[in-house]
Amino acid sequence: MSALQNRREREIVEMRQLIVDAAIKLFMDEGYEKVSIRSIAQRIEYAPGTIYLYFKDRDALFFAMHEWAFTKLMNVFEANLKGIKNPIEKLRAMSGSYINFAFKNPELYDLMFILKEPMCADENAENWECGLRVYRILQEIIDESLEQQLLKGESAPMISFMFWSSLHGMVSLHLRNRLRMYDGLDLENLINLTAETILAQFVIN
Amino acid sequence: MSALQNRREREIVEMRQLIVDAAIKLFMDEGYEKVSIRSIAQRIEYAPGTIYLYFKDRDALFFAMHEWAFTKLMNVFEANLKGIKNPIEKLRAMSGSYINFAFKNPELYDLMFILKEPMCADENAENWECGLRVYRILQEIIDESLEQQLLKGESAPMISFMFWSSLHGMVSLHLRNRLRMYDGLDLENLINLTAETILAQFVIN
DNA sequence: TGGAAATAATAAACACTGTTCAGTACATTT
DNA sequence: AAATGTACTGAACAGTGTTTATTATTTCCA
Repeated sequence: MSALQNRREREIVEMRQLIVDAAIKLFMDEGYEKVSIRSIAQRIEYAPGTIYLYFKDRDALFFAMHEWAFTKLMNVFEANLKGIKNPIEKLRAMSGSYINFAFKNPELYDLMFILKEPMCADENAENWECGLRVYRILQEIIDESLEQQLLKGESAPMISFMFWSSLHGMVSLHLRNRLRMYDGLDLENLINLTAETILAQFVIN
Repeated sequence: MSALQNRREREIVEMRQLIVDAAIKLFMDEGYEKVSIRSIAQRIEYAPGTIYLYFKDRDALFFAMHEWAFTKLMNVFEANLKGIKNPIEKLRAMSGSYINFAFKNPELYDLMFILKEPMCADENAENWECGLRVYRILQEIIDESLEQQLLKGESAPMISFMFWSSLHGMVSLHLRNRLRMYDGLDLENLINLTAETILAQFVIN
């Protein structure tokens, strides 16, 4: 490979990152509706067509944004789980981090778990490594808990699914404004308490 | 009120229903993306602008569609809970119906619990009676269960929240294609089993 | 019953959207 | 210096939600 090809390859990565960064900034600052190819292009001072030289379509760009968001959640987990030995405590820390992340970054949560766009990028039908990496952390903690007989149940995949789905259910109903019957309550607190209530039923004392 | 005003009032209701029916048919047959003001207008053979004489905007129309979907779910519940006396059995029947409804009518589920549009219709900020009605059924069953000491816990609202969120979490992750790690599995079955696993932990034998 | 007032419906326009593609202008190579 | 290759552009296409002046119809009242 020539030096030029090498440099060009770097430039492509940089350009893709420039686009993704601009899109995420727009997304977090102004919201989903304001993220258009034209608004992104304007922000990075390129013509709209240029974006299509680096991403197949809008969905592929959203997939890249969604990958970026996953690494951010990953960092939060790593920071908050560091040093915790007891797997049940790890589970608690993970729940709290997950819920807090969703409340602090509702748009990113949307991108990762609710929006259709990222999962329509067919070029990435296989490449869902980012989501799997986060999932694997959860499953390993559940595995550990089962091995040490700290948790009821047998199937680690099912228990992982259960905990994750519960958290996602509560968070996403809130983000989509479907919890009006709990208006006036501190929802982040309610969600944390409810998560703890579920966990408590599965913990072996 | 004059006879004309009376008739006109009926006509408005009928026209609104005509629009909502066309929109839902389009939505269920061709999917979310194909539901545009113009495509609805074409289906009912009116000009696009006419729709705005009956709905403030697109979101208000989606709210009406979302109300229609709720009455449909309501009917399913009434049919499937009829005759069941034991509140725990009622809970089981409700879970199964909810999950089955979501798998049979993914678009309607989207409308009711995932899409942003219906909850942006500010004219209906108060009017969320349809959602509340379904929620009340769940809460009454939980109340009953607690009174008869068939279920652990104290707070009926929290337990209702927990069960509902768990179901929604599992269903919506599936509908949004976020469960690729469970590819190959029968997801409706997995969700039913998981729901049963959660319930089992809270039932007092 | 005929003319005036009211109003339901329309078509066109506005400002957007994602996406494509012929053409330009610049960088690299020979 | 001329020829090649290509990153980028910007206009165009087909669509979107929404508004509004105009038309066509219906209702009302003299």
